[in-house]
Amino acid sequence: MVSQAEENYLKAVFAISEKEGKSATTNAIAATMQTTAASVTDMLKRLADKNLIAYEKYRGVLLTPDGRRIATELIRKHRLWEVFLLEKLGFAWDEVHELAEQLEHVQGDALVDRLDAYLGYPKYDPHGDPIPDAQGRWTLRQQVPLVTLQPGERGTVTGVQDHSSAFLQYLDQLGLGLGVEVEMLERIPYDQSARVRAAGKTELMLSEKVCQNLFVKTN
Amino acid sequence: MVSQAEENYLKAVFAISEKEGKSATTNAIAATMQTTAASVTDMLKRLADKNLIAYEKYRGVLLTPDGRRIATELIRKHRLWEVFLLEKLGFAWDEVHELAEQLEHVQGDALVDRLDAYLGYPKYDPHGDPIPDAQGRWTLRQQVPLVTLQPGERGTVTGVQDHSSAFLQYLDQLGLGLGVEVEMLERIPYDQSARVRAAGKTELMLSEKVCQNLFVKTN
DNA sequence: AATTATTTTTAGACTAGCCTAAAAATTGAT
DNA sequence: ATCAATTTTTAGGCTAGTCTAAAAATAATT
Ligand SMILES: [Mn+2]
Ligand SMILES: [Mn+2]
Ligand SMILES: [Mn+2]
Ligand SMILES: [Mn+2]
Repeated sequence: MVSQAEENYLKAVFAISEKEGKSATTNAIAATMQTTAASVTDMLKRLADKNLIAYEKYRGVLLTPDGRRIATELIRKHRLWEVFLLEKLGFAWDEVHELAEQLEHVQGDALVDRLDAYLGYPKYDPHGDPIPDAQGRWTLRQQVPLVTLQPGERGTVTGVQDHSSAFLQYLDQLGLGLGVEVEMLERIPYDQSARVRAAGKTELMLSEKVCQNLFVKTN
Repeated sequence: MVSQAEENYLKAVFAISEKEGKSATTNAIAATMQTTAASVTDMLKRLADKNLIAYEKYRGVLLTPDGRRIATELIRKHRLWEVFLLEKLGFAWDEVHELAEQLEHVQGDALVDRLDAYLGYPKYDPHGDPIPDAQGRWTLRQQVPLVTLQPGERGTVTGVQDHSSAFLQYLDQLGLGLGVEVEMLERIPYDQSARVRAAGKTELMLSEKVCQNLFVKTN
């Protein structure tokens, strides 16, 4: 049995370490979980006892195969529920994450698989993040931050780096959602902001911060 | 804040006391929750401190208005999720309860109301139990145990008393689901079993136990 | 290399929720 | 009314998970 708290820690370790294959530090986990380093050390011992992480004092941690499987299933559930909340219940993309944080802990293999089928086996969640399949396989995507596009280059919005409500609502306001075509028109050297054409017509001024947090697939 | 454990206790008190308006005893709650009387007493003190129950030592408990509201919302969520699992995900009526026990604890007013709308504001759950509306109002139904029907009388199956998998699966096997028309043909004095016509054609022999656990609305 | 700064772990304490065993209160039976 | 049976509460202890403060280990600087 794995508790909800344990699941959340595994997810945090996955998010931190799986990016680069490097181990997750106590402080990094504490920051992600919004808790203290002492609480993290406590939990790391428990997770190591259960063989869900490889832990050496002062050396950070990595997931074991079991730990990685649990984290992957949790992410799968989280993102499927996000799709459900958006597609079926009509929530906005900035409202689904908090609810999915709760729904991801509901246990039941049949539930996940039936939900997956009901949603049509989606490969990406409302933020463009990939959804692992029932075997834990990921469908990764070629995407780059908008900031890397040269003037004249075009792309399609495929995801966000920042998942905050503030950012997502601002994108809504700008008319920038997943699937929208964008063309880089000009980079302003003074502040690294960008002039961009969206959906073939609207012309927008985007700050460097926005351009760093928006992923596009180049056409 | 009300924990999941507290919510479950309130639901148990509701189930026991709201039936007759009489107070729920420590032992009755312990039996429902499958725990010890000592644990119940512990929790009753906490719930009384939060003004969710009226508790006098050795005298049993009743819900306060706040407690009743929380219990009602929990039942509403539970039964709406059961409808979702059956109608949308295709689970059988004997599979939905366990999952709903988990889903009922997901917090979010908007979630419940959107789910309700998505399901078309159902008034009854897959077992025929009433679903309170957003204002906590119940749509009660005239129904009696099948055992009370006299030979020649007809009715429509509207619910079950026993929610166990064993009973529900047996009903499936007999072709007795919600909405099926039944006619009492004969009561056997020897063992109180009954000969019943189902859906206008099939003739069934039902034990007294089955007849007590099946609710019908007389036509 | 020695010292300082940072990170991590340990020590000790707290709450929620559960348990068993014993004591107290209530109910039922003579 | 008294005694016995039952129900309920209390007492004490356990685990999971959290915290703060202090100690220990590691990393960075001089
Ligand atoms: Mn999310
Ligand atoms: Mn997401
Ligand atoms: Mn149920
Ligand atoms: Mn039900």
